Amino acid sequence: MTDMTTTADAPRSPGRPRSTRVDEAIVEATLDLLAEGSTLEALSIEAIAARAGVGKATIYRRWSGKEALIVDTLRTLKGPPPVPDTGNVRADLVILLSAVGRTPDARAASIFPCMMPMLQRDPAMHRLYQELLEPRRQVMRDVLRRGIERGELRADLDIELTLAMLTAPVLLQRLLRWHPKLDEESLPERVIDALFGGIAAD
Amino acid sequence: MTDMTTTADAPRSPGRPRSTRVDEAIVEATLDLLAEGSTLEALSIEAIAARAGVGKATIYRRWSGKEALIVDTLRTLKGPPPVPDTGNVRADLVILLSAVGRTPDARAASIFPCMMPMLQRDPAMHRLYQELLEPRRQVMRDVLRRGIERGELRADLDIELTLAMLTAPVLLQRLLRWHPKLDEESLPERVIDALFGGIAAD
Amino acid sequence: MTDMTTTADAPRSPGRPRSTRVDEAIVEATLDLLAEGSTLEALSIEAIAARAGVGKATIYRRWSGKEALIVDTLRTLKGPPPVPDTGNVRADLVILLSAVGRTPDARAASIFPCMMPMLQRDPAMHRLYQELLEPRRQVMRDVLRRGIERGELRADLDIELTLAMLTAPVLLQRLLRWHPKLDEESLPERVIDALFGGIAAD
Amino acid sequence: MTDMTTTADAPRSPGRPRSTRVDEAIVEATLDLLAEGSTLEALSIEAIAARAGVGKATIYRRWSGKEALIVDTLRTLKGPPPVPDTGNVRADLVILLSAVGRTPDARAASIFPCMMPMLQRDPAMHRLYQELLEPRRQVMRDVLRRGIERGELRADLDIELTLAMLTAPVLLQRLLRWHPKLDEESLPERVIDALFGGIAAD
DNA sequence: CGTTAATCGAGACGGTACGTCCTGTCTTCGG
DNA sequence: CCGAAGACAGGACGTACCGTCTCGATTAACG
Repeated sequence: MTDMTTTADAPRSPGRPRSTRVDEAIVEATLDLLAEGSTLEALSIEAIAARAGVGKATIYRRWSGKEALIVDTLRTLKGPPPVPDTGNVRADLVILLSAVGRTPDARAASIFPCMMPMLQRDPAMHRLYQELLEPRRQVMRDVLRRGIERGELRADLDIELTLAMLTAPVLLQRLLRWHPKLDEESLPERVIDALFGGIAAD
Repeated sequence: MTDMTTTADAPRSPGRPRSTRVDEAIVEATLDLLAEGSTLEALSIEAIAARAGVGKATIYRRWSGKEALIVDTLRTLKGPPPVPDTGNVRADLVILLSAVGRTPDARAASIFPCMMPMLQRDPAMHRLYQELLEPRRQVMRDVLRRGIERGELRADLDIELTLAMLTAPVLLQRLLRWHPKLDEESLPERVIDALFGGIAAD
Repeated sequence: MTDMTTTADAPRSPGRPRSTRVDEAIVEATLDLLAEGSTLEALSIEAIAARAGVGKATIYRRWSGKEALIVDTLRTLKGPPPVPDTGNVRADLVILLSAVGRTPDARAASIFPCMMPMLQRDPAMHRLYQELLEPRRQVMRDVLRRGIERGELRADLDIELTLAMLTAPVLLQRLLRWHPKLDEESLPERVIDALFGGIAAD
Repeated sequence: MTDMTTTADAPRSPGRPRSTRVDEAIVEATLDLLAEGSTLEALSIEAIAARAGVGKATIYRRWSGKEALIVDTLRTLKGPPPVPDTGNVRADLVILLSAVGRTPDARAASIFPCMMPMLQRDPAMHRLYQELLEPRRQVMRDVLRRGIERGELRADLDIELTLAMLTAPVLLQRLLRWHPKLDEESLPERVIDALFGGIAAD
């Protein structure tokens, strides 16, 4: 939750505490409805409340609106990123790229595209989304850095650019079947090889 | 327009013909509102009608709904793709990539992200979008093919993969400022060089 | 094309005209619900809309809120006041007082008390209510005046005071069964006689 | 209060006793809000609780709802009725009628109209209200009876009818400014004289 | 003197209704 | 037949209260 009272020192706010079961019920209901094929437009707070067996006010008490709820739902779903360290850059990257645009809970797959319109408009949303991505980027940076240290990659490799070039095609393909002729499954390996065919040292 | 009666050969239906000025006014109003920062959710038919000085029914007579109107607006804006032939692959690709995610009318920039949710859900929308992209992809394929013929690129180059790897990072960066540390302007050149540093023939 | 030739003889506003059937349905639904025993508090716009088979907006388009709707409903029910002229003051007054606090439609009986809280607070409501009463008061003034002219009543009779003294006990008794020991039916005659026993000219 | 633990004989229930300060604070808050112009509809338990600095449950522990609270508040305010005995009917009645529709605490003036809707619907409420009025009626009956004994009034005077005819106009005028042309202040005397001009013996 | 039990403020909870806004359809009139 | 205007049924919005329910913290009298 965005502003839950988690600070241990706090003397505990007065009044009845918020129910964590309710939190879960709301997020579950949201995912269910998304999975049933609603657009973000069609996904109504009213429907979520009904499905979760919860009053609307209980939702608005926790989130400022549909957008915030979606982002938080996503954060809940995105567990910690995989942290591969096979000793081989290629293998590590394959693992990471295979996780791009995916969540443990399959119902959440369709959330990403729904977020894009709001990412563009709402700076706060954009910040939240970056927060969500940053840990994953950091893992990939570490993998690349280790590759450089081991001499598998050029020392002058532009890490940020590499991140973008590896991730972007896989993500777009997964989310939108962007390029009709590309096979989604084999894409990570092919992207890596295409790029590293030229970047790999010696 | 989806079903405009402009073709001269048609037997010409009786009654007052549809005004093309109205068509333009509606598209213009749509773009204005998008430019003013509305989400697709917030962008209402009612607002478009009011802004265009047009009755709601006049819009529904032309398009089936918000989505159809958006797609058509986009089609109107996307002029023909640039067809560069400088004799040099790199120069040609820089021109093409610079046009990725861009339209003659700057107001339309924010339409792409708005479309993504519907691309994912609505197969018809997806097909329309692919139609829109295909001509641009074809141009890029031709550029690459010429590069191969001229010996600038390897003969065994995977053209479709290359398309995706060049286009995806630029598009995501333009639409969503996906990667905070990448400069949007220089990105096309850097993407090309990173990829071709390894792909270019000897 | 955009501007219409204004101020023609036609008072007719543009667009689809409001349906009178809808007006009736709303008033009917309101009366039904009141008759079913709802307090004004409990009488919800939402329930009225549902009962009338009408959208809430359709109600708000016509009335500013519950209060205005109630007053208008009342106005609809209160037909024109009886205009008795039997040639005898007492007989005329009995007729008028028998109509006090009553409506052609029995369902409306409970509206009066519901209005009192708002009459006191809202000046606009108060004005509306006085408008509603004024025609009835005028009729009674005329009756009294004719009584004076015919010599049945003193020439120095305070007409306004007489109005109040005749009407108030009957109204309160009808609406609230104010005085448990008074018979509602015979009250008009007794009130008149009590007052006129002292006021009638010798 | 409906069930306060103030009676000394009671076996005294265990646990913390209810605070009388809280009772007062709640009634005070209620009067304040009524005085500030809230309708009974608008007068919310939540607002009363907030104003009184009290939890909502603390109110519901004492009263079953808004209505019960209002009635109890009224009972608190209505002190004992004046018991005049000047030796003159007219003077006694002027004193009594001047007190009609009035309370020691001016803020309570607006409660009467608020009660009317519930008087009509809820028999229990109606009974409570009659209990509240009865002592005042009894005082007026005594006054009238003494007037008859002293020969100031006819022996065959209908006491109940006289009560109603004197009280009703003054009450309606005070609560609702029923009759716009009547002066509220002089009304008691004029009502008495109009009625007694005809009723007084010889 | 600590236990016990009902109190207190606070505020979360499932609901209902509010009054607004938009959707997609429909009438009306005038061009 | 087109087009502007706008009414219509329906449904979601986000807010405000309802009456009930936890919470931790008081606050007596009883043991």
